[in-house]
Amino acid sequence: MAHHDSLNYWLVKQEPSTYCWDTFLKEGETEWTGVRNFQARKNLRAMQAGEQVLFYHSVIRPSVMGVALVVTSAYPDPTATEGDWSAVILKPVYTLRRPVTLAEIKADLDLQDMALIKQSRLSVMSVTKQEFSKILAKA
DNA sequence: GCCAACGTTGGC
DNA sequence: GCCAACGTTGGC
Repeated sequence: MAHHDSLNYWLVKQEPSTYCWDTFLKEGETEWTGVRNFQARKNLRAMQAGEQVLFYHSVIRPSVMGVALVVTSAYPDPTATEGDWSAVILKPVYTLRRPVTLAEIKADLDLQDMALIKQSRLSVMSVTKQEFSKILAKA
């Protein structure tokens, strides 16, 4: 029976030297593979097609770069040679007018509860609708 | 480049 | 099951 699940919002983190926003834009779609952390996996597995994702660059000028969309919910990660890991397919939707830096996020009282700040090593995290909107508004 | 925080591994 | 050692992530 169809019912109305509320949409979730997400943030995925990537080092730009590994896979940057511009490459993602050029490719138009990517398999989000290589997650090897249980909490991040749990979040990946909760993603539903059509949900929005903030794409964040870590390490080099840490900032939110753009918005992506979940194309395909979790399936077995084809890059995993052992263990039970998952991947999703993401596609870029748009580039922020300007990147929103971690420093700005840290300075915003409304964004203090974000896992981005509290759990700096988590690479796939849930974001509230309010946090998502606030970050977009900053761009 | 350094280092703190965190997650994982392995000895006991 | 505990905890020390180690490896990795990511901010600065």
